[in-house]
Amino acid sequence: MRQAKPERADRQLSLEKTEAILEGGMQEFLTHGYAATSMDRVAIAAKVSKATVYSHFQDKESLFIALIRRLVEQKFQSIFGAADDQILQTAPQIVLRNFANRALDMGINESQFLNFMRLILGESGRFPQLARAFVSNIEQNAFRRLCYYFTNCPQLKLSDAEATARIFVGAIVHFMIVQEMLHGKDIMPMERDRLIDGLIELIVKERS
Amino acid sequence: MRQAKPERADRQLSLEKTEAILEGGMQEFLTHGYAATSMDRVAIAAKVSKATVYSHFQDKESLFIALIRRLVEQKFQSIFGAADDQILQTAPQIVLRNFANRALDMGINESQFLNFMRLILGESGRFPQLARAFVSNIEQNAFRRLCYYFTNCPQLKLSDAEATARIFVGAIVHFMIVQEMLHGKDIMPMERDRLIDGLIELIVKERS
DNA sequence: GTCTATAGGCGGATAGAC
DNA sequence: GTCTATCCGCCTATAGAC
Repeated sequence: MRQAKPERADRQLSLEKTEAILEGGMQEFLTHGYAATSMDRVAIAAKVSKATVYSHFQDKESLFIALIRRLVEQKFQSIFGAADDQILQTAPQIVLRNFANRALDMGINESQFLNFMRLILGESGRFPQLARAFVSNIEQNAFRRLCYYFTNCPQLKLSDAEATARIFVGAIVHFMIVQEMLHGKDIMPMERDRLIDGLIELIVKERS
Repeated sequence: MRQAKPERADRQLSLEKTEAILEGGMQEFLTHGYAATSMDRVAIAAKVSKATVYSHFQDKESLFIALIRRLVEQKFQSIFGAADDQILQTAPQIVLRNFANRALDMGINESQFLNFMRLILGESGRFPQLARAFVSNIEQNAFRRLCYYFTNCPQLKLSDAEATARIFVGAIVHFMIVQEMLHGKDIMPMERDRLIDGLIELIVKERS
């Protein structure tokens, strides 16, 4: 007798196989997208038989959802760096530059992260719940961190910390999207430091 | 005797049919993505037979590329509004607010534009040439317009007009992506005017 | 629990009639 | 030029052996 929605069945299935399937599925889905990924290739990548895949996951969609949720909640959750208690004692220019550089490094060095964002964006129409999970766990994470900083940093007297945080995150993420994901660096090149300097100059400025 | 790459063959094919195929293909590809779209459904949407589709376009990939190029170069090229000769005589607050509102209206009202961006972003790994076409014709368009404005507007003394233009466009487009494409407005709601006011305040400010 | 083998359908692409 | 009919491979999912 099975549960209505057995992501793993109630009888014991090998956790190693479950792990291998999630790992193999991740490779395939991140590389080829949802529709173009076949369960045959997932099974091969996971080094199990296709029937084993279907004994661990109800169907292709369930596997995809489980896998993306894991990436959202674990693997890519900490993109924007860990909290730093010393943060309010550091010059805003340094704090903001570090924040921007950590985010941009992620997009450039972890090539899987670009594919991950591509997948979330591309499937956000058919899998809105995964898009929302991405927003809750990743975008909102960065946003809250910056909001906290902008609200509590004494030197910055911003009239709207939340709007400023959106602008900062948006400028950074959009730069990554255009330059890296959409291959815009060949067409409209710009040093990342110019963007970051521009942002810092707009935000950290003597008020009249 | 046919050309090596006959997007349309050298003998006369009905232009009405070509148009119908492009239109039907657009509906299908924008709704379901590249891999999940079948040529059967394209033919049905275009109200022609599948063989006719293949007489006008070499294969699925050729149809997709022709179709996206057309959207990039025609349908969605003028998102960021037409040029305005009076622009330098208008207060920057008004100019920038209009620019931002036009872009955000496009993402909200023209529901096909969101699907179009989803498709470009999602397929930017497998079709980098289409991603570059998007950047050249749409992103760069908005960027240049703003660069021109920031460079020539007398009231704004920006130390780096290009970086500022990137920040402005990035904040707007990223807001649209998170709120609308990724359904973030349910999770982290924010009035668009707060974002726009924040941007204007950062950019149009008395310098010390 | 995991495998091999297979069912059953839909996919892209084409042959040949008109 | 456009159609109907069809080829054939790959797809998701499952049955049944071990």
